Amino acid sequence: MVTANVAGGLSMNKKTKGRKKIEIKKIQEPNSRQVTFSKRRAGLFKKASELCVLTGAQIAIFVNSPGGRVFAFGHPNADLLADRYLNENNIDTTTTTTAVQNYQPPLPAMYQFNQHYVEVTRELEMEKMRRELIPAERSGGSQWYEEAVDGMEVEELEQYLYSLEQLKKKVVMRADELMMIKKTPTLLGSNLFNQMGWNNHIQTMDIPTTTTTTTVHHGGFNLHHGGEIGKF
Amino acid sequence: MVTANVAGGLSMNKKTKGRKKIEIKKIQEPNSRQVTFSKRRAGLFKKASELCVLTGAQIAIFVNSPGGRVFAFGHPNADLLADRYLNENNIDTTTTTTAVQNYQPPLPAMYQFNQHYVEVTRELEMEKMRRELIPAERSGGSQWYEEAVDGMEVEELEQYLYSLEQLKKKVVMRADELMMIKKTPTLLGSNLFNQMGWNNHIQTMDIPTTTTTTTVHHGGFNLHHGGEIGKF
DNA sequence: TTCTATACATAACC
DNA sequence: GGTTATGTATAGAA
Repeated sequence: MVTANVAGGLSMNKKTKGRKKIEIKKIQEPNSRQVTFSKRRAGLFKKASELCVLTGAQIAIFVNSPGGRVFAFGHPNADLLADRYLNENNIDTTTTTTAVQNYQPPLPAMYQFNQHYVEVTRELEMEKMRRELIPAERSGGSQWYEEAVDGMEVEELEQYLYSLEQLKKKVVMRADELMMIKKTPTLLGSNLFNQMGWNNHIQTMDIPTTTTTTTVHHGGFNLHHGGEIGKF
Repeated sequence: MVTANVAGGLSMNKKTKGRKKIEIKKIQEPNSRQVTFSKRRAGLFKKASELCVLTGAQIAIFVNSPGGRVFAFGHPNADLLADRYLNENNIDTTTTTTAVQNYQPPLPAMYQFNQHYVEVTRELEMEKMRRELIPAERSGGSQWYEEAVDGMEVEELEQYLYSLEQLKKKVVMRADELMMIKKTPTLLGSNLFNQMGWNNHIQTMDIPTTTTTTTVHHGGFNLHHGGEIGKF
């Protein structure tokens, strides 16, 4: 056997052991986890890009890395959306330094995703409870679900109402605030970011086929712009 | 050459020609475009799933198919988010059939994504204009951008203000509506969906490793539930 | 980062 | 939706 591996090593022909099959479970070693994250995130975005181009699909991807950084892919324009949502509080550069204590950065969509998170968590718990409470008929498809929903309906709506009320207050407050001061101070370490668990660092990517990709460093943010507009 | 291909065909050994290299550009033939979309979307979601598990990343993906359907992947809980956002108007099953003409389904986050779309479109146009107006210094990184932003700041903020005002009205209207009637009629063909360009069909997917995936058919929607809760 | 060998995704065909 | 041959992503090492 000319190409046989040396015990514990490699034959002269093979320079590496090549790719090995891995189990899909959390990588414990932090360093290789980070490496895998980087490589696979790039791969994921590439796949998304290809899917967009090949089929004309529109895709938005938001990734929260284990290290706490935020990456976004978007076609046609998630980068701009992310820019808008995550950097609105960065736009100001001129006047008014009214330090707003509970300043709410204008991240409506993402903020709401987070707003609803707590609510949704509760809902998932309810879902699980329902599944356990209703053992049979599951194979029937939607029956168990509709019945359960029917039972929880009022409660859920009330929860939603509450959330909406909270949101309404937030939005109204923010809108009024904006209307009154018209300017907001630059607050990179905004409490909302921390509250959301999103760090002050986002990296967005757009498919490179439509426009030249430009990298913008802006106040600690790292943005890649590119791509053209279509319907989200 | 034992395995040589017959002219225009295949050798006895090879049953297909196998995968061929393709150019990454829009597939013109509608049928194969649809097939490619299905396969690659599945692949994309699988990759995302693996990335989540391997690295503990949190991912949300929204895909708008060329056929107009909406698919969503989420870990830990974008499926539930999508469920909440896209099916809220489906929950009702009991009373009040007050046909609200301009009924607004409770899709705050996605709705806002769309709300901002028009605004963002304008902004991209501005971005492009800026790039053309400021030829040099681009290699300097952020300089051109910050200057440009500085120039557009007031205008942008005003645009944002307008959008926020619109949103505020929408949210307040919706909240009041909910508080008053507490129930809303089931409107699958909701005008907001059309307005958003999202069809009344969403398919969500979660990583299958955490919970058993359950498929739920609910009023024309097709939802897959699974996955556990973490921080979005 | 870059390099290989290999595992995996998938284009073309049923 | 299944099969096969091949293109591509990537694990492990440097």
